[in-house]
Amino acid sequence: MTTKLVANTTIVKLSGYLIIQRYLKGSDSMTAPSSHRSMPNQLNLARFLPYRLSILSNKVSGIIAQTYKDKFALSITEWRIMAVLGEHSGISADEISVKTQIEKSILSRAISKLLNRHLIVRTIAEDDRRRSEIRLSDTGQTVYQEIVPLSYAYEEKLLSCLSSQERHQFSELIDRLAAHAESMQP
Amino acid sequence: MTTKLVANTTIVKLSGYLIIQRYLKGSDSMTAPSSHRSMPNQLNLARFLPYRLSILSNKVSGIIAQTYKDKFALSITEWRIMAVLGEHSGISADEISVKTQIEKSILSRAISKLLNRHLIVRTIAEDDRRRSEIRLSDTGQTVYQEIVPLSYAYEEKLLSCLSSQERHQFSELIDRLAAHAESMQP
DNA sequence: CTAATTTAGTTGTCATAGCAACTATTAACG
DNA sequence: CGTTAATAGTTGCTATGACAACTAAATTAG
Repeated sequence: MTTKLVANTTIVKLSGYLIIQRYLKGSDSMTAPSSHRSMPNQLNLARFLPYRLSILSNKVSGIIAQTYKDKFALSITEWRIMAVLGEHSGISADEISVKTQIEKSILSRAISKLLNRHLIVRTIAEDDRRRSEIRLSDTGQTVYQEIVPLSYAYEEKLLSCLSSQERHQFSELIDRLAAHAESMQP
Repeated sequence: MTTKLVANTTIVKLSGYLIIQRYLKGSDSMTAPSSHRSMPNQLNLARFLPYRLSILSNKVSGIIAQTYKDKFALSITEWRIMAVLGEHSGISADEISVKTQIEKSILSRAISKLLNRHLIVRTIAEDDRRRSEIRLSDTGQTVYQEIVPLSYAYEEKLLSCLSSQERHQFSELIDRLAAHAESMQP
């Protein structure tokens, strides 16, 4: 499948592509993205942006999740649902799905749980009996009101390693990337 | 549980904390982080950084995942394992776990799958018979060599909406935040 | 040199995510 | 109008992730 050419070079044929590979680690290349110092036919995972983004996001979410979980036994998904309900009382499951990007089946089950715990209340919409209108219960409101400052405090602490200008920059770059990634989807 | 004080103010006692809440939406506050325009006792989920980070990361990972999955039936986890093996041939499961942040039980099962598909090869370490030494098989190498340019191309396309300077800025901020988040963990 | 501790990796269990199939209600069309 | 299509939400199935308990090998200590 691979053919040795010279000391440090090999040709690989794959799905119609001919790929010439250099095996000498550290040899630089014209085709490598400038942000990566390694050779183009080897991936530097630790510098691969999607990977780093995922690691950071998991770490950040994980730390908050711990707070929600320890104190209120809420999962991130459950908290997010309550968070949008705190802003938009009386919206439907479908609207929550749009706002939170939570898939509707996951949403449906999470809502069931929150209903069982009486943290939210659900009524059927008058005008369209398929839709439901969901709001925080009194207990839900109270929990919400306690979590909000915790969340802000956490965000604040996390961002404390950035200057005000850097925060804005970071925030803007995230928005731009998110919009661009959105446009790249099938 | 809550006591109405004046028109738009309420006191809530929760877990020993006394919280004075303002219910008028849009009223500003001294304690709200500058990056949020909403009041401090309501959370603007769409502007909450951990949330946006998670959305972005999921979107980005999801798009790549599709490529890996369609063409090679590899999950992100499986691809990450192969990615580190492409860089560090012959390392142990434990070392992979450190490098990829994948939990060892998940790793163990993912490795089993990759072994079944003959994408990787495992031998027992001579000097320590608990450890195993894992490397890409010939097939694995070939798959790896085909995925690497795809991954770079994707990263490049994703980042094409940022200037070179912005990329570096973004990259640096991610590193800083990741390090800081790390230090915040229990 | 044996007993206790640490380390590498596997397996069991449970919760959650993602996808597709399904029900019920409403809207659209001919 | 009555049939068909679209929408809101639920449920089933499977894969994956997190956590703890477990096995086997190696290291440490008495």
